[in-house]
Amino acid sequence: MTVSKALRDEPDISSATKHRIRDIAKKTGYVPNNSARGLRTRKTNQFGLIISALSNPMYTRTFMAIEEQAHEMGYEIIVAQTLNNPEREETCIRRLLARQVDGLFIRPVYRADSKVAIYEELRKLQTPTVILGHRALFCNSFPNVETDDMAAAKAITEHLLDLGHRRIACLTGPTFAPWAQERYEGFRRGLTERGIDVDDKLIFHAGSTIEEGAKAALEYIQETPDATAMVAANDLVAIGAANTLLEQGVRIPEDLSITGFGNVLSAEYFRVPLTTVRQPKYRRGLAAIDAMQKLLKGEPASPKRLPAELSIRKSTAAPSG
Amino acid sequence: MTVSKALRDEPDISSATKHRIRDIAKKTGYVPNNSARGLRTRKTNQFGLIISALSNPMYTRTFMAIEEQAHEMGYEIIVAQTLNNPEREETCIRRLLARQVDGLFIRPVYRADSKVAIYEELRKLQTPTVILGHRALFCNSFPNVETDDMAAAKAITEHLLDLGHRRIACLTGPTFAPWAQERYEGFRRGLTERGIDVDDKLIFHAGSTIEEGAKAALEYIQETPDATAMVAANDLVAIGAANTLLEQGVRIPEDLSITGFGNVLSAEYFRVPLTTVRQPKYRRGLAAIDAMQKLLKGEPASPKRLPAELSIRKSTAAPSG
DNA sequence: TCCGTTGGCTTAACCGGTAATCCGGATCAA
DNA sequence: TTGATCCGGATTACCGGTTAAGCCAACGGA
Repeated sequence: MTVSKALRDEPDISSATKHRIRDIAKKTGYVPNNSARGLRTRKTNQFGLIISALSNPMYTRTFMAIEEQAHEMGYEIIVAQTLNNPEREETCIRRLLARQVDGLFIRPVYRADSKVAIYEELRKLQTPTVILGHRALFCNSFPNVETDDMAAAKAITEHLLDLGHRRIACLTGPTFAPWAQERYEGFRRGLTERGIDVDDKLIFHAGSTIEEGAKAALEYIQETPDATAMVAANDLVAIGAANTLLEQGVRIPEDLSITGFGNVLSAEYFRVPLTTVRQPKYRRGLAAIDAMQKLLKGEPASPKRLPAELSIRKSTAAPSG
Repeated sequence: MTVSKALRDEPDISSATKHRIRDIAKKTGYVPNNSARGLRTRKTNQFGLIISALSNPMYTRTFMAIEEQAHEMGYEIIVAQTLNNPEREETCIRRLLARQVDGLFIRPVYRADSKVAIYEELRKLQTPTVILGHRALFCNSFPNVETDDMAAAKAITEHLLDLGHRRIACLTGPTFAPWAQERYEGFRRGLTERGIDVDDKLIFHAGSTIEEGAKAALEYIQETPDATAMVAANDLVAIGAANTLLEQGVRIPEDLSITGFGNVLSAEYFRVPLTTVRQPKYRRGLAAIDAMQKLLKGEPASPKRLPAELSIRKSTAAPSG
């Protein structure tokens, strides 16, 4: 009826009636029903956000940026956690699609497959989708927001080389995660460009959590290696490893320099403040919203790669030997 | 039509037809439209969750628990941040109400008022609402989930007294936050029950963030006090304060013992691992969901108070003097 | 044989908005 | 004066499910 138009400020209603209707609406506390509106307009003004876990500090600032911007745009955010489980990821996506979300932000569960059914479906349905993080084969048809992990990993390796380190250990991330691959590749290039070979004995498979970092550190110690520095896949791995090493009597940075990646809150305030890579986490969220707005307008959105910079703190120093 | 009934497994459809319909539904990828369903049934299977900020580590685990349980129940979570701004809190609540959420989890923006319009409205609308944290005057008609901050604060004070501390400083939280009031009261009782008077000169108004903790620590130093221990309103305040104090050359715990509250991730891995109070954050989320389920069934839900326990780490020791 | 009952499925109203159409009266140009 | 246009507002179809009512054939008991 007329009410609807008045409240939506359409041009074919006199301002007198608009005021009258608004007064009444305010008095009675009338709020339009979003289900009905969504049903009719096929727009829900809701975004879906899918991340691995809400407790992952790597993504909270990005999430925060997205929520704030969405709020401005009049959109609401529905969250879902994949817990890094591919099946759960699929059910999450399906459920959000059933909610008719207008767009999806997804931090994918990375795996080796070059095609994943649910992502194919998203592509066919033309659901506006922005990938948070790097694109893998199965999701490279969507725009994304990533940081230049390769360059940053290379820079942090060079930082260690500049300090005089030659034997540098590496705790790698999850095998199939592109960010982990890039960071390893940056590490490798940093070394080889200075004429240093990568020693497989100094490479340890860690993962992305504190626990995995701690486990890798134990393996490292048992090898009784001669490294003077260690590069970790991310801050959490670095924290887990460094914590274990400290408990074992290793002095940081005197005996061993260690670096993280990501600049999580805990890194700055860690037992030995961590040298790490500062990722523009909030800006990553803004860029993601930006891409989403383009998709909603039907325009193409290009992948975005953001630079990251070194944050040198106390966990790195020249080798003492 | 029949499809609807078949998929919902109603009794008056033969199992043969049900199977047939389900097969077709699966093949065509049919998903029922939630807007239409919500419109008809007046149930959206969505919960609203309102917190101060997504970056606040005090609530991520609780949030995680709520999301996981809601997922099991077939509910989705819509998040909104108040950024500790009362007006923004009101608009968030209103927007979620317009979305017809079936229930609301709110970490309130605490203030002195005994009545707040939007909470009165919630009460009148009978919207199932669970308060995350302590209840203030304006929201004491809703069930809530809180920790026994008073007892825990008293216990941590007694821990310091047992170590031999007599002059204990306190960095208090936000004035109107009941959790901060309880923690201060626990601190006070801990002292007075042992016959020690609270010295106002050792009380500093901090807040709840790292920055506020750092600022309070600077004020503390300028007073050139004689305290040998310091109790902070929460972990973030403790981290901010301790970090500043360490920079100023204060040794922890040799010169000053310091305690936090909450057991945030960063507390365990802090420069000097923090003695703190371990709050059952995940269980708090489970309890909140539990209360919500009762409200949805129309049963009354009682407020829940969870115990917390001390986690003694390296930031506290006997005074050296 | 006939009527009442029941199981299995179809039909149509309804939820609360939006979008398109319709309509009466005023305005305006010919 | 008359017909065309336009403006403000009313009317109505429609979105896609759920729900209640309706329908029909088969079956059973009297």
